[in-house]
Amino acid sequence: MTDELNRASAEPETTKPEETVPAEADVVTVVLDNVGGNSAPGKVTVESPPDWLKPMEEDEDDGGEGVKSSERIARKTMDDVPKVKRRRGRPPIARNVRHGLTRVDFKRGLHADRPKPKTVRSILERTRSSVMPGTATPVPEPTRTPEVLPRTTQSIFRNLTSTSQRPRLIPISSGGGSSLSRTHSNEFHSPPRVTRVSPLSIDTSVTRNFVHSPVVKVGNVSEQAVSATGSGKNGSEPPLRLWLCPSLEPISPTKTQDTFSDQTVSSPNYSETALNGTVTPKESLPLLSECGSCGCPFPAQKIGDTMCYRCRPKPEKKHSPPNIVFRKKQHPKYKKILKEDFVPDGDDDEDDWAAKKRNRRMCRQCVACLREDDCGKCDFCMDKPKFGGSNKKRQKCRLRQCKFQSKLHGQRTNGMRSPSLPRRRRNVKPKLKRRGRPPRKRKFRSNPWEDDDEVSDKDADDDEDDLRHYKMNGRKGGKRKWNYTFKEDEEDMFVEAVIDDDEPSNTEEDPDILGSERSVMVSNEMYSNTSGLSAQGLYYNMSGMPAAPHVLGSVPLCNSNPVPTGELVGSLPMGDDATQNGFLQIEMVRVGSPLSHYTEEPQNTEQHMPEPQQEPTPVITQIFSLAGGENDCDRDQGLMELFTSLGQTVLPAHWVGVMAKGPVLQLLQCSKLSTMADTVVQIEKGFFYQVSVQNQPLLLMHALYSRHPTCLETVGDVVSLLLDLEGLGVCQGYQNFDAGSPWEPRMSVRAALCDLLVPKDEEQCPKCTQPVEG
DNA sequence: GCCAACGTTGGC
DNA sequence: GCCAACGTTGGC
Repeated sequence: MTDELNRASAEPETTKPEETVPAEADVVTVVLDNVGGNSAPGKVTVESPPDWLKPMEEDEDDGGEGVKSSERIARKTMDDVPKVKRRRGRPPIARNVRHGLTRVDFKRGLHADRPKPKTVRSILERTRSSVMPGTATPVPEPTRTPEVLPRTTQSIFRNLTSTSQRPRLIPISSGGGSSLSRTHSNEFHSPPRVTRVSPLSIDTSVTRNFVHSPVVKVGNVSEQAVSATGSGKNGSEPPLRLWLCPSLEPISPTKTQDTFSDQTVSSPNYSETALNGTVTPKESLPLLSECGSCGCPFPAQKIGDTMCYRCRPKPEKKHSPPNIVFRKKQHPKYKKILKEDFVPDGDDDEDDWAAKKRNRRMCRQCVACLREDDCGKCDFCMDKPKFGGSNKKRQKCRLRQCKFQSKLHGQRTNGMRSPSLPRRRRNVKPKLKRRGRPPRKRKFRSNPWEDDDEVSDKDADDDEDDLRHYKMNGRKGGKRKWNYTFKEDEEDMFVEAVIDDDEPSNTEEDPDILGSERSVMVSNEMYSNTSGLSAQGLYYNMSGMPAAPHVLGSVPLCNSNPVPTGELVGSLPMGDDATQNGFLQIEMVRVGSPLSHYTEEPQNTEQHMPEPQQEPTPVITQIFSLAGGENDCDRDQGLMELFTSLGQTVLPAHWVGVMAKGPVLQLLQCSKLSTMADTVVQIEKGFFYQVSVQNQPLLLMHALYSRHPTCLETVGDVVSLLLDLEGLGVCQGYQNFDAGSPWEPRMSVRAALCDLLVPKDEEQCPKCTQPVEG
């Protein structure tokens, strides 16, 4: 980079290829040489150079006169130093930068490293000898010296000032025009102004070119400039610069010019600096017209674009949005910011980019990012050679995947979780790796659950978790994403529905978050009952949950019993969503077999997995829709009141009241252990009620009805009915031997008029005891 | 759209 | 040269 920078800086100056080439150190030396020796330059300079040099030369002259190299050097170095900072194009590698800086002895104003100077000198000498040996050009170069320095941005600024000086010089030089090359170089001096940007290099000639160069050049500018400078400093170079500069300037110039009155301000600065920094900016404007070293007064900026170039450059940067170049420069700023997080710096955009790229997947703050060690258990770890893997996946340990930035997380939480566990992909080629547990549960898969792919462990790592979490993700109506998590406790299994607004992974993954989220937990037992429910939504009362006020009445419905068995656990903060609709919508929640399915998941914690009790019957399968509809036209005042009352009452164990569309107040036995597990009491408008068992209506002729009022208008009536039900059981029907093959399971059948419910001590109703065939 | 596989790159 | 792991690609 340093080289590039140097080159870049040099470029503007490049008009004098060789001369410009010299780095600061070179410049210094050159200056000395010039001062001390070449009268020729002096001659030249006298006319053109003087103008040129005035700003710069003044110093130089001083140095020359004083001939105190140290002083000169110091001055130059001063100039140089600033220049050093300028960054253009791509910043040199940090190393280079360092070197550049290290080279400079700020105290003395000298470069520790002389290597370049030597080269520079040689170059300069060459140029002198070959081109205009004595020409003042060498002096201007000192200005160039800044080029060397460009390393730091600050230097850039300084350079700017210096550049301002240069500009003047340039014009003069051009006037001197002993050699075109010089003029260019002089022009380059103007670049000094430009120093920040390449534009400085631009000269009048440049201005001419402006038009075309802009876009293309922009891209090329920095780079080419570098190359150019590096390569040679021949007449060819000037064009490059011009070319380059134009690109930069063109935009600004034209644009800036118009607007520039403002910009002129900036330009003034240059002029000022040029003048020695003494000139006031605005005053400088007029002065600046002189700056036109290009030949035009600085004010000309407005008028004369030529002048403007110099001046323009700065303004352009500001104004010209279009130019990429500007952006580049600015990038550094951004870089800095970014770098804070990432890499120190000293690098170019590219470096930054690389760094960014590299860090794209890490927030560096989350637990995962902070984790240093691989778990050695996840699939990615297993894939690693160090863990005996084949290195096909080549991914970071699951536990180290950033929770926020990682693709894995981002993709789908599912991915995350499952990942750790090999995908259940069915036919996935069994990779050796999978120590994990083979996917079993397929059988269950037959269930609707199957589709829900996403099952995953919450955090595989957490061995702590006693609970196993199985999650499912689902999207509802495109709105919110619900994540269903099955938690298995030693005793209970729960289904947790989490509303995932959009935070894909986060919620899922962070248990904490989950905790905070509004969630509804329901024991699977609860579901067992639901079989009787119609598929439609239900307004479900969960104990502990404040029922949606509007719907339910502001009374928190409780099942009364603080959940004896814990069937329902409503940990529902009724947050936003819930509140909005008044109810949580739980849709398509099916419980039962799923547990088994998910058992797979527990990746690492497998051992923990207590065999999920296989339930003879798929426990759950229901669709609960807490709410949904807000208003419910369906709502019936009386039912609602009853519903509310029920919520405040202690119902027989595990009975829960639910409001469903219809409106229908449903009473469910949530305990699968209850003989009434499959029984549902539905109370409709007018409090007429009906009992259904396993989705079949209890015939009105059933004795149960006779024992209770036709309408269940009060809580007492309801409770009475429920208690009565608790004394009953479901008729087991009779075995149908008709069916054929011996190996087929014998199916129980009910008589057409089966009572469905029979006293607990009886297995069958009379009708099933003596079934009437046909 | 997801995922396995792998080329590639930065860091050491 | 090795390792880690990011980003991309093709298959499904």
